[in-house]
Amino acid sequence: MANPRSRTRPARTGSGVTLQQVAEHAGVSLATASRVLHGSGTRTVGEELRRRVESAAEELRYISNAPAQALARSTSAVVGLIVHDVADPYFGAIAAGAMRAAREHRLMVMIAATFREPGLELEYLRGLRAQRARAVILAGSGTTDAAATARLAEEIAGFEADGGRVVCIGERDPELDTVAMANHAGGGLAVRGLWELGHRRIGVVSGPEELLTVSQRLDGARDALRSLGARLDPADVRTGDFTRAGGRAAAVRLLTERPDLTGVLVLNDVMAAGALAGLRDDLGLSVPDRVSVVGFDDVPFAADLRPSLSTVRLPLEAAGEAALRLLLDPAPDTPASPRRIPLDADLVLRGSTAAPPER
Amino acid sequence: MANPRSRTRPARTGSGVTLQQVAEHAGVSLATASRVLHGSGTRTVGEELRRRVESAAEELRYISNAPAQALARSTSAVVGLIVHDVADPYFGAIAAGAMRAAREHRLMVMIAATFREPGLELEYLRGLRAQRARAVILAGSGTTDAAATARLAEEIAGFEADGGRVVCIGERDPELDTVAMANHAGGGLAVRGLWELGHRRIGVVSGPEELLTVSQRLDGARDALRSLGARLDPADVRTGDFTRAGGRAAAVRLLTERPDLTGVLVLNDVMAAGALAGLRDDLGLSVPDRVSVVGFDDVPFAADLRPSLSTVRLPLEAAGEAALRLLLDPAPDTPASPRRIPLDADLVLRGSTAAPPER
DNA sequence: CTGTTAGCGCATTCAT
DNA sequence: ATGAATGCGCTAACAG
Repeated sequence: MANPRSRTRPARTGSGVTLQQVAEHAGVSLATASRVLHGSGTRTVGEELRRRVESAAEELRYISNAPAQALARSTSAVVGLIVHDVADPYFGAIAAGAMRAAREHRLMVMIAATFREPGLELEYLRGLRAQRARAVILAGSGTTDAAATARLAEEIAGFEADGGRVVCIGERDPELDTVAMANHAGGGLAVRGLWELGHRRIGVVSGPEELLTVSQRLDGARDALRSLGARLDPADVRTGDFTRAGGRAAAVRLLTERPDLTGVLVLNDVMAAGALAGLRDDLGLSVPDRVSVVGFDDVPFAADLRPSLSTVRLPLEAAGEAALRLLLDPAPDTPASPRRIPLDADLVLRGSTAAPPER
Repeated sequence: MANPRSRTRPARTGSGVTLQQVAEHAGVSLATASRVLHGSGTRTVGEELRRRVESAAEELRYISNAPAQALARSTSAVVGLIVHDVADPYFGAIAAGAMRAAREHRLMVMIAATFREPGLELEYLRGLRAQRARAVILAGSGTTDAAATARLAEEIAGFEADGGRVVCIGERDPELDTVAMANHAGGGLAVRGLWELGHRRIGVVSGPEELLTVSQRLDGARDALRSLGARLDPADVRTGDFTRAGGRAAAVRLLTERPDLTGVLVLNDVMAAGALAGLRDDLGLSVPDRVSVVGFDDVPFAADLRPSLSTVRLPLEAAGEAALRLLLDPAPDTPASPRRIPLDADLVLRGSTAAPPER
């Protein structure tokens, strides 16, 4: 594995060395060198030449030129991953899963963060098209903005027409391959969990209404409540940004204006962390004695909050992996029906939930 | 598969449209089309032609071919970012900062996670070289493994010889441009903070010894103690993985074997979260009444732990931004001295620290 | 099994 | 200001 430091010779650094040079150095043709170094499958090169090429490449410190390869074979080894925010643990987990799978397939991942700026998703998708990414994972939630959605759909169609593959994490467009997160079911699980603990006055701290993820989770909660013979009063729902600060503010408003609530479902864990802080520090309400709180996602730090956060667990890393696998799997030669990988949600009850206070 | 020319009609979708086609559609030469669409600086194209090319591109839904451009101009618009783990909030924050800056410069970010597997860093650096990334940010900590370090240095040298730029986040190699994190100083700040609160028996929950980041932080703590007239007994230090579980196990061992300790410095927040859990759940030791705990990094969830975590704050996002800026800044035509951007650390005292218990 | 040849899509001199 | 001609490094037929 060590390298024979036989320096002081012609060939300088591994710099700008081309396949052509490797071929010459090995005394073979360009084609042969290409076959042994990048040969796809058919290893039809004699033992002797193969060896010569390999050592020549090693000696010259040859490094293949991916852009050139991409140009020649019109397909690259890079996949794109578009998220809202890498610093958000939800996306961090998804990215980790996708990257782990990417590594197995020796793919490079080009990542783009929209920082929740609408329009940036489209821009990055174009950028990824320009890079000739082989596929793209749309990890962020879809939107109810029809115009934006239409433009994005058009861009996606173009990308697919070019042979690019696209998969979404979370329902977004029924036409697209998607790794379906149990958002609706999860919302229901949370509500039922609270209900079973005895809660009858349940409220929701929601995220931006235009996010599909949000509306799915909210609908799940609403439907569950209805099936339980109750209903979700719009006044028992408060909206905030999908951030810690947003969760804190919304939770404080909710409990201030609807003090009879005993159970609160917060639509994601990051917001829940803020909600816990707000209830405790701003309102002095004890969780879970006075109010029970259920989060959503089960990000890594959820169990470390105090009280530890009861939450709806989503298999985030698995989602990332599944998405990447979907990207590579059986070629879509069967453009028949878009594929869909449904992932389950579980309710994890921890310290932030308990029976409602006596009254 | 793909059929060149002899297309019956002007290509339909935005698919496979080439600059050549745009040029023809606009009735100009390839060169002119290139100048208006990708023209770097010199905008020497007549108003009329410019307009024609632009609308042709728009009409045909032209999307430039980055690999082809990279090949032709032998430089790309992608920068690489190598981290240990994207799901770790420390790297998440750095990545967010880098990506924000990348966006400003219209750069695409290719990200790679080594998942702390030694050797993978080298492999990914090669991959990034193959992609002809314009620059690479090495965000993970360096190692004391001399062999690995040497091989990496060689690879870096090759990359730079090819015109690639490299910057490290955290000291690693004095020859390289680096965004210096105040690891040593931070370790000192933490110890002094504890000392000032009255602690005289201070221990450390450390990370893998081979990580430079770890040894720097540890040295900082050790030096501060010494300057305070005390010393860090090796027996007061326990090592664990740079993970929550690692922190928990190490903290439990430390306090079990050294029960007289009243203050503990945990070398990163993720480990600290585990330490807090271990002290509380495994040993039943109250923080901060019985033991004070100080973490390192100040990741987003640090303030949400209970007790909220006192920690050494590092400007993570700023580091990511600084690294990316360093990559682009004044060309290194002055290979004189590698540049170094020092970033400060602050001690943030929260709920996990207090005066030591009376005795 | 190995060498020849013709592009892939675009940036760039070099003329005009 | 604009066009024609070259070549970037590599893959993929297509011969031998």
